Parts: sequence; C-alpha cells; structure tokens
Amino acid sequence: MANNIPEPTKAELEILQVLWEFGPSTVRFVNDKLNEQREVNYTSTLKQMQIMAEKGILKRDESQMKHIYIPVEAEQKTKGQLLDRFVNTLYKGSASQLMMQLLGNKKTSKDELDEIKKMLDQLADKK
Amino acid sequence: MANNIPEPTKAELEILQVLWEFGPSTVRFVNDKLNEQREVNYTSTLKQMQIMAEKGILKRDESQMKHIYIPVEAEQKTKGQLLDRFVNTLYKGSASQLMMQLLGNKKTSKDELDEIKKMLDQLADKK
DNA sequence: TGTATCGTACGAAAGTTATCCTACCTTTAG
DNA sequence: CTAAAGGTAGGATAACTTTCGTACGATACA
Repeated sequence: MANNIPEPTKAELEILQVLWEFGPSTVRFVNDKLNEQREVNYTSTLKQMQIMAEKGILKRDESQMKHIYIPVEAEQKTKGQLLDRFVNTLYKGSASQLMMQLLGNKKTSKDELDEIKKMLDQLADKK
Repeated sequence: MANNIPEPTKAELEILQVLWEFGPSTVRFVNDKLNEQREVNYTSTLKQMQIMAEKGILKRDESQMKHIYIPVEAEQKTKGQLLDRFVNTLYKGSASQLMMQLLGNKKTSKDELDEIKKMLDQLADKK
C-alpha cells in the first residue's frame, strides 16, 4: 500500500479535524465549526476543501446540491503518519527520546502516567 | 519569559539540526552538511541563515570574515515547544493518546519499551 | 601583482499556501 | 413569478517560503 500521503497543511489539518470529529459534512458545517475558533470566510473554506478533494485528501458526494465531504484516509492512519514523520525528523525515530521530552517538559498528570504505564504493560505482555 | 517562538519552517529546522548537532558553524559547514542529504546552492543556505538571524532564531559572530552562526534557543527548549504544539494540535494535549498511537502504530523495540518504562518509574517516584 | 577562490549582501523570481471576490446556478418563501 | 438566500466554481491576490543569480569585497598563492 502507498504509505506516503502528502503532508496536509495547517489549514487542511483544521478541516480534517472537524471531519474526523463529526463525520462526513458539508462545507457550511465545517465552516461554522471553524468559525467557533477563528473568523474564516465561507468561500475560503469551500476553496480549501475543493483543493483537498483535488489532491485526494477528501472525496465528495455530489449527488446532492450540498456536497458532502469525507476524508479518504482514516484519522488514526493519517495521525500515525504525521507522528512518524515528527519523531523521525526531530528525534531520529526514537520513541523513548520523544517520551522523555514529553514527560520531562510538561507536568503530566498522575492519571496520565498511570494510563501510559498500563498501556506499556499490555504491550509488554504481547511480546 | 516569552514562551512563543515563531514556528521554524522546514528549511530552518534542517539548519537548526546541523547547528544543534555540531555546534556553532559557518555557512560553508552547514551547507556541506545539507548537501550530504540533498542538493542546495551555497547562497540559498546563506540567505536562509541570514533570514534566521534577522528573525532572531540565530545570532552570529561577525568578528571574523567567516561569520559563525549560533542558535539562540537551546535544542531541548525548541524541540519541547514543537512537541507541545504537536500534541496540542493533534491529540488535544493528551500525552497518553500520543503514546498509544506511537506504540500501537510502530513496532517499537523491546529495549525502547524498557527504557520508557524505567523513565516512567523514575517520574512516578518523584510524586 | 594579479588572478582564482571564498566570503557576504542584496534583490529577483518561483513555488506554496491561504484568503476572498465575483459570477452564476438552485432552492425557497412570499 | 420573483426576490432572497444559499450553494458551487474559478480566478485574483497577498503573504510567506525557498531558491538562486549577480555584485562585490577579502584572502591566498603562483
């Protein structure tokens, strides 16, 4: 399978997040969601989503007048690729180095720590 | 203290990585390193580093003809900010969610797992 | 000493991204 | 039936990023 999707831009990522959270949506819906955070003109969002469709990031259902846009790749897959690229670029692929930074730099809650630990144990069992 | 450095661009990050790894350097040195990975014209790198100096990302020692460039912020600080932004954007700030993705998606080595676990224990002790 | 080499400075140009204006079509309500 | 509202399409524009050509000064060395 092709493993290299073109890196989504900042604006594209904002739109993807809305679609991931709320499922297939119209431009109107996405634009309203975006405007809860910052001001964007409707046609800007429209254009952006059209471009994403051209690029193959989104597909759309044109059977209705109000087109419905759907992400082509699943949330986890895309996020995973972005994360991979991030850890490769900044931490030479070392997950533990990233972890160290993450936990060292931030005040991570005890609950989070426990959750992470649990996860690690489960993973260790599998091996 | 000001906590928000402007996000370094892709090309800027490449340059920073060289300076972080090898310490304060001339344009020539950085450009040579970059050319081990991809072809870049010397003046491109020069211009890039001049811009970074203007932006305050780098400072430079002009006492010699061959200027020496130095990152203003420490590696860990900058990487920490980038990581913060990343986890906030993609995982709503949840470190454990990011971890799950990281460990689930990739085949992380047993050694890495152990190292991470050790790190967690140390952190837990501190609390 | 003069020429090749290596450095900086500056501006132009190309590529990418993000935004929005305008045109025009469809639906809906009065 | 007609006007208002809401939809898509497409081009223009602006900002940002990246790349590099050209000019010119300093250094080295034959």
